Amino acid sequence: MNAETHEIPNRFDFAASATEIYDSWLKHGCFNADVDKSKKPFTIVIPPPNVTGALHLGHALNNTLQDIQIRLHRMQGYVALWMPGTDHAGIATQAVVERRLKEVENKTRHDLGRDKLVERIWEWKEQYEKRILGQLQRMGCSCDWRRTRFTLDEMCAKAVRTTFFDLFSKGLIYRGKRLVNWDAYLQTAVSDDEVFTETVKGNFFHLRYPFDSPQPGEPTFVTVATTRPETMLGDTAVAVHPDPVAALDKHERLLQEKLQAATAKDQPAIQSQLDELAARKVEVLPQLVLLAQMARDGRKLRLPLTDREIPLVADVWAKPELGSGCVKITPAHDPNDYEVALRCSLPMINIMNPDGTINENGGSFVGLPMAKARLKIVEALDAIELLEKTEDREIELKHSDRSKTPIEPYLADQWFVRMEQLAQSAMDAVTNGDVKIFPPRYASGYLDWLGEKRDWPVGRQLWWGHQIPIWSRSFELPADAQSLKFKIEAMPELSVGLINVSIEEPSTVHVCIRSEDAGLETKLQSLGLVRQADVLDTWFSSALWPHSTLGWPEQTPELEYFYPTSTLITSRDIITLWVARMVLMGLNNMGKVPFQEVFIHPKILDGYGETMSKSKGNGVDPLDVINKFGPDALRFGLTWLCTETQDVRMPVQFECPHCEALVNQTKDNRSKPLVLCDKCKKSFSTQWAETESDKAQPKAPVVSERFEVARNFVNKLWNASRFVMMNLEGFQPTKVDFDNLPLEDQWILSRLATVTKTVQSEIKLFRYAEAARAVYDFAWDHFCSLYVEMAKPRLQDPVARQLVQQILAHCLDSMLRLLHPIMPFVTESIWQQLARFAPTRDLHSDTPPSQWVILAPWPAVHDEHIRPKVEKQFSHFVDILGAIREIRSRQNIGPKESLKFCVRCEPAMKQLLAPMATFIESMAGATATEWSTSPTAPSINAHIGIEQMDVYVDLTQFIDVAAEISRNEKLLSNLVKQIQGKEGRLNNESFVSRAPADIIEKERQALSELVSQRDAAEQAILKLKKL
RNA sequence: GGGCGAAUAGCUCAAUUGGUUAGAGCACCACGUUUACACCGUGGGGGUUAGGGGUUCGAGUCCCUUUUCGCCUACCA
Repeated sequence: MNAETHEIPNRFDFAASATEIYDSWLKHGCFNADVDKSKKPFTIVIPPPNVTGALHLGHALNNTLQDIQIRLHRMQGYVALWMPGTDHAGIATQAVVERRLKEVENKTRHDLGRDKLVERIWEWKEQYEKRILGQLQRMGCSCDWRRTRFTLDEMCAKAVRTTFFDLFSKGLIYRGKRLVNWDAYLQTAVSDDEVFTETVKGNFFHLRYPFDSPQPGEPTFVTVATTRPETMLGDTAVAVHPDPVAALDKHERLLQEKLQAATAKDQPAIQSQLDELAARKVEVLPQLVLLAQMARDGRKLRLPLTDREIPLVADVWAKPELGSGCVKITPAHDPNDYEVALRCSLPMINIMNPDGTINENGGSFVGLPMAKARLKIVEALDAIELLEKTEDREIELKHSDRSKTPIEPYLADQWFVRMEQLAQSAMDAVTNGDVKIFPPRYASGYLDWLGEKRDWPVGRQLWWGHQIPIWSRSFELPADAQSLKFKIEAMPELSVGLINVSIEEPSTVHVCIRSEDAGLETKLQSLGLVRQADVLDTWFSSALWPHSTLGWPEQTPELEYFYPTSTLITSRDIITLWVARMVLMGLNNMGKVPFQEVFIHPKILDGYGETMSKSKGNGVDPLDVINKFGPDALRFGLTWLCTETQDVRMPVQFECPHCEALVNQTKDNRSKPLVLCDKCKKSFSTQWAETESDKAQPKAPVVSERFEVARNFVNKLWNASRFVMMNLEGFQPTKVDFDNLPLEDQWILSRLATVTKTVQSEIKLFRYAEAARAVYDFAWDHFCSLYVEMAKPRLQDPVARQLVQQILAHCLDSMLRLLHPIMPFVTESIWQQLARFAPTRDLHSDTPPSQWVILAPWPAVHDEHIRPKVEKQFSHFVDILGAIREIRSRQNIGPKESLKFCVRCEPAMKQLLAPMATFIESMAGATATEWSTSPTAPSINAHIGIEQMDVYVDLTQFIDVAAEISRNEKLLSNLVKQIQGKEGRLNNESFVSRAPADIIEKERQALSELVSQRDAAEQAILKLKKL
């Protein structure tokens, strides 16, 4: 044993060494990726985390998977660039900072003003960016930090300006009055993607609108229903279907068809709809026909609570099969009504201020918040008997994802990007395979979303973001706008492509400036042009990420070399928001797709299948896991769980700060400020602790015991390495003759070659869990449990020692490389120590290995080492071992007692396995007395039937007859069951005639093997019963 | 309403194109400190693959259907 190795502790002290290792990598520039045309590039851009807050476990998974690819490819000789950075995350970040401002200082953004608020947000950004990058580094992420970008930094700003200018010049940017999802709390429009729907309890109000001057025989009023009565202040019409007879008939036909196709279970529901329809034809239809005629005659209604006259219009949006068949039209606050207004040339009346109160168009209700106005209006209508009835109803209500407040549909000026061509290009890229999505099923969502080709609203009424680079001026007369346009077109800046101009009908001039230019801006201002206040949607800048981070629009060498990037690894919820937009922007700006492959990884859910989030209290900070289990365990644990087919459930625990017991997190305790430890009965605080007394309790980290497997594996690897190093004294690199190695050496090299092949191919196919499993099984079962155990006696043998040292060192060396991408710290730590004991140890090369495992070449796959025959033979040995151990255990024979056994087998098998007797001795405590075709079995024995062999363990001194009988009986019943199955199959005429020959042959052989084992077991039982 | 996915041991997950007795880890039981590791070793118990049909010589795997759950998506006044 080597004295030096006594210094190696029996645990990997990650807390002490991880930072040191990481810093060395940094210091030696191991993460740096520089253009080198003699090598191939491999590039990943990080999905830039939002600077809204710290990273959670989902980020840890996302970034671990990226780092694995980067480290693997770096070892395989690519110039592996991992581009890091963060996202300014527009609304999300401004909302967080504004909320804090309100909480801490009770101020709004208007109290501070634009510049001051933006300053505050920058402070927040600095703080969280630092924290986020720190988290990534503690996870071991090997990003090229020299290149760290931020979506709001100057390089990105330049890309944004250039892109915006280009789209503007191509006529793909326009401003229009559109309905937007208005977040009255944040006072900004949010995109459809930032909206979620929630079912809330509400009411369904039936209102009566009287006709101005009804003729005899005509109805005096129409009834309309709504869940939002306050919008009536903005009504500009009531609609009825132009041809209710035809519409109802059509509806009936559709229902009939549906009835035909429906299952028996669904039919009654459809039938009752048909019955209702029939009744409606009698009761409501005549009235609707009359109303349609009145609409054509241009009859007017009097809008209650206002003195406005509104028309009854005929439009197909009104469905005769629903409600009263009439519908109120509020174009400025409902997307469908807006369409109706466009079709029928109706005025659009906005009744809301940006802060969500009723504006001057609301008559006596002015100044009231929408919700209050609703109550007042219902009251007022009821008072004049125009409220027909009120029903309770559940309503699907849109909410802003950022402020969690209800959305008000609202008509506003918005900037849009025309998506027709851009979307098509991004669809084509996936359809034609330029971008491949894994797993492939996610491609359909991508294509469906793009297929709608909805124009992209890119303006946000925020202060945090890239301000839209457009200066505008509106005129009364179109002619004035035209003359300003001519003036601008005559400017020299336009002819050299620094500015461009467009007209928004009827009389607004927009000028776009290509890049930051104070002089030019002053010049425009002197022409009366004013800059747009809005900033761009945060996804506008992240859409440029793959090329903007590489220097675009400059034609940098990096851009040329690293673009298109290789792989994008992200989560499924931003396939449309981010992935699709990167593809179309990449195609627009670069003419090439931004990446060749996209891998969508699973989501991490808590033990109840719910998504993790800080606001629920079930979130996990990767640093908590790292502190408890270490960075390698975090990474391996996540990799181990990253299967392709489904999301991962991860039960979460509090770690008691008093006794370190893990206390299950439940739906109940996860929202409490204090939790009692099950074990030590002391209480600890959680993220919710606010009062002084609660905060006085120590806070519990939130972790998951799912990481124990991985932590144990790290320890196993550490100790196996420790064992190898302890036994490397006197190590000399040794040339080996592969074809004449002992069976066990051939076997482990065959396993090693196989696992190397598996790991690299699985990682490249994004089958991370399979890769982790393959290398885990190899290291634990094959290397530790078998090979190392077999090495123990050989190391004592001066003749065998040198060879086994060489194989051990080689296997350890390879294992460290194989595991490095997943577990970088522990492998690097061992690598450094191994160098002291075995400076050169590669079986295939005399040159010393690299100083760092991170820079070591990936192990070559030696196909010639893969020997299925050897692995098969070796499995006989493992079978014998297992069988003897089982008997030992069943017979309750202590480990110190030595057993004897003999084996019946053919000479070839004997030749092969007899040398393994030493190992059976050392690993099962049993000595072979004979290997022959007809051995003399001990008088009292336990028989083990194995393929092509019979093993008889001498039990003369140990027999526990009852135990042995029960072992045999269990074996027998198992065998009988299998034999019945096989016989049944082989006696089945159609199986024999239809199944492939090789399957039948396999079954026959298996059957005869089973039968002979059954006979042996039966005889053994008979014999035992006589004792 | 539409679409996608999932349901396998107490728990978390596997299982190539359909082909022996459905596998791991954790947890559980028994035994055990033996030249690395108790974060360990050896052995064991534990499954009607959600229910019901079908195709097939053969189904966890393919088809139909029911149930439950998750995600995306939609205009029901």
